[in-house]
Amino acid sequence: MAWPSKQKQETRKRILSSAVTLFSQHGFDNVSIADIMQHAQLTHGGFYAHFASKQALYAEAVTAAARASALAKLLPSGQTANADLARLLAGYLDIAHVEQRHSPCPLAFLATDVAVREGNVRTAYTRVFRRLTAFITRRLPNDKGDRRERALAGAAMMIGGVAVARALDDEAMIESLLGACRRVGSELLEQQAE
Amino acid sequence: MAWPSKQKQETRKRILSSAVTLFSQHGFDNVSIADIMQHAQLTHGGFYAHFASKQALYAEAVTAAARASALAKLLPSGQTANADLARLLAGYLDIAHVEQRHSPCPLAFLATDVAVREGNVRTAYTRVFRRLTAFITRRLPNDKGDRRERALAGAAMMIGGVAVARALDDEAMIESLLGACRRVGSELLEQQAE
DNA sequence: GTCTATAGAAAGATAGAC
DNA sequence: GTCTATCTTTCTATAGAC
Repeated sequence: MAWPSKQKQETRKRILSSAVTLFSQHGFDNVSIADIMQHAQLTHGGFYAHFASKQALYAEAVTAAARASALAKLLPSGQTANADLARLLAGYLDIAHVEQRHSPCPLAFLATDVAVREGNVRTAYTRVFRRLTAFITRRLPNDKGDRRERALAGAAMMIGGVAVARALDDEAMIESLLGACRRVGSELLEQQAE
Repeated sequence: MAWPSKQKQETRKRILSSAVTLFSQHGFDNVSIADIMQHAQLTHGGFYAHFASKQALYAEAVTAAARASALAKLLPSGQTANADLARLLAGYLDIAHVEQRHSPCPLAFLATDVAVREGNVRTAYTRVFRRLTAFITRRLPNDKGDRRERALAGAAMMIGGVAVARALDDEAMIESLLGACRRVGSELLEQQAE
């Protein structure tokens, strides 16, 4: 098969990036293909030269969102395990993240939105979640046998904290919730100095 | 103003109950008014005799879902605080809840769905969340000053655990996640015997 | 590969009979 | 108060010019 031109790949990337932003902000069903293409400075007719359907775009958008998210930028860290986890908690459970002032994590922004889809979308979401929990697990001390459990529960707390915060309409309660998850998450995931 | 007949109230309740089930299962945008009315054994034209709009129904559905949910049935407990919290964790972080085999909690099932709405829907969601965290906080020992923090973080873990579980497509990972949240949640919220 | 134009389907909301 | 019928808008997806 012929390989896509560099130009086409760039355009495709722009569409994906717009999709990530808009799906996260408004939800899959409240964003039309015309919206996405307009955001990417194109017209809606050209969409199908890049993706087979809106659903197909969604699956790729979940993966692309994970790659773009702040979490991904943690990966090549060179820091201590504790420092990585501290940065993850602080960056994730941040009001700037909730308000989408930096790249949103699809696990939190699209959780119940993904739950009602089929096939590829769920699979992509599952893969991203697996990657996050693996990232955390590797950084927990393995002298106790429950580190995977703590990683799973800690991830649920982070994701739940951000997802719920986005749904609340009370600014003070949002801050309390994020602060509580940061603090308890730190107890759960970081090794306390003694 | 004239009060609605008993008959009308019953019909209204049926519509609300159908809305709770279908919104939770498929998401707000993937359920039409015709779907809801058909589920309630009515035709779609009659909807507007009961609700001003689909949005208005949504706000009421969030509140109705909270009332119907398993959580609500815990409230008149007569049990010890620890027993209440243990039952809450076990019932909430249960595969039967995730698969909607009993009344779903709107906090978990509608989190990112509510986040993209305006007005009444967010307000209703916030009220339900406040009620859940108050329920938990009251049952934590107040000798430590951080009980509200633990309640908030624990609620986020429960909600996140169920919301994420619903999005995953890997049965084994769903069970691991729920089990991890139950176990860590128990450490966080229940007083351990010593 | 991207554009304009449009086909075809679905859904929210309303009108009017009964 | 609930029904059938319909208006109107919106959206996915396709067709065809360039």
